[in-house]
Amino acid sequence: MNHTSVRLLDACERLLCEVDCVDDLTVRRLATEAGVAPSSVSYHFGSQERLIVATAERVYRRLNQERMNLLNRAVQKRHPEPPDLEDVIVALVGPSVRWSLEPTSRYRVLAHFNAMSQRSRDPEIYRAIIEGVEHHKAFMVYLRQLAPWLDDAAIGWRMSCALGIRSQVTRSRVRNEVLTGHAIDFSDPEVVIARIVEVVAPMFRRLC
Amino acid sequence: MNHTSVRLLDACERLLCEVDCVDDLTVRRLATEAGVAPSSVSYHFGSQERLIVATAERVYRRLNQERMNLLNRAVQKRHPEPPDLEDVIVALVGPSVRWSLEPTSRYRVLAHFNAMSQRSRDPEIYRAIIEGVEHHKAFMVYLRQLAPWLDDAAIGWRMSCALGIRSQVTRSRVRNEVLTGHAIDFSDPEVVIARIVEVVAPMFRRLC
DNA sequence: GCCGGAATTCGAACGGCGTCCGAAACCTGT
DNA sequence: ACAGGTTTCGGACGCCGTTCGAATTCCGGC
Repeated sequence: MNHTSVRLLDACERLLCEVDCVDDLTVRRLATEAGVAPSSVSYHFGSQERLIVATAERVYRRLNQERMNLLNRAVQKRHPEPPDLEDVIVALVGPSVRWSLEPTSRYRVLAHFNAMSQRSRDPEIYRAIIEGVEHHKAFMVYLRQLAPWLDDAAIGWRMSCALGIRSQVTRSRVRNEVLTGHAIDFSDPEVVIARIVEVVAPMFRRLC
Repeated sequence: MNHTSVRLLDACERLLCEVDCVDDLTVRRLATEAGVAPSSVSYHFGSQERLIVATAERVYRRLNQERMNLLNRAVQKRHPEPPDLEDVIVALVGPSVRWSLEPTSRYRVLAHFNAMSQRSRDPEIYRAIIEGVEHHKAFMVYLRQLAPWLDDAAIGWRMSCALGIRSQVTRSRVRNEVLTGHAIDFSDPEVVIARIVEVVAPMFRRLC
């Protein structure tokens, strides 16, 4: 990978964390930060948008790595028994929640990426990442063990629900605070994660 | 309200449903569609962004009206007993789900609005709508009756979760289809609503 | 060690964007 | 009929992402 490409990726990652609005990330500002010419963005990545996607992809890899580490640790803890349901849910939603509340994390890159993917002229650019659910399959294996009375569709649906709830806390913090009358501390990741487990875990428990 | 303002709101609502990306809605195209000068947008609304917000506000009023109608009907059905939990959940999430899957609805206006609110230079413009939860209070009254063992924070938190799940199906349909192995028909609103009720209703039922 | 073609870098230029601004047109109360 | 405020208009401005041709750098084969 080219020297200039790396400089651009690094500059893009840094700037995406600084700006409030992705429109404030102009190709000229990017070029200045990276110490290269503005046209280098188009030359190396095709467009500014693709550079941002490539940047987000790099960050996603780290986030998913953290998820997999937590999942593997949960599995080893109980092996050869199935892992604890709570640990699996924490591995799935925990990293996003913690990163989103950690000011020095690179989560803002992913937040901007998500916002962009929803209003792009060319959604194809985002498909690979948005629809990339390979590493979710690892979670499905264990969730199926834990709730064998659910079929695959029901497991996948409940995972979608868990991710939707996760998105709700990472995206709409103020709104959640208003709805709960400020009685829940949404700035504390462990509180939020515990609350998510509280509603998600029963989805995988047998009805009675 | 001014003649030109109304023409702009109508044109904006129409165009927002047509375009795939909100950047395709230019002030010049808007002006042409409305039959007025481009500068009218700034004159009457302050900026193009504020015009879109005003347009979305109008559509939101209709959506929330539909929600309230469904809620009132559910309440009258059982009055003076509390309404059915399922009916309350359907009133809360049903209209969004149905609109998002109905091609001739104005839901795309709200989809674009949500995408914009997440990447704006000036989030203040959106606060009134995003944080406007007054009509949610009406739902809380009945949910509290149905689950008196939950405190207000727990009720609000579960409503947030329900709305998060709702957003997941209106925003990430393809992703959900992949996660569930295409075994759930996410194009049928009644199927989706039933699935949401299936996971949300237990949140308000007593543990056992 | 150098030479020629490919890869890279650069700055200028282009078309399109949202907004601003001064002049014209249009109302409306006297 | 006219004066004053409101509305409408089109042109101008600054900024945007991208394109393009020229200049520079790189590198394998002689």
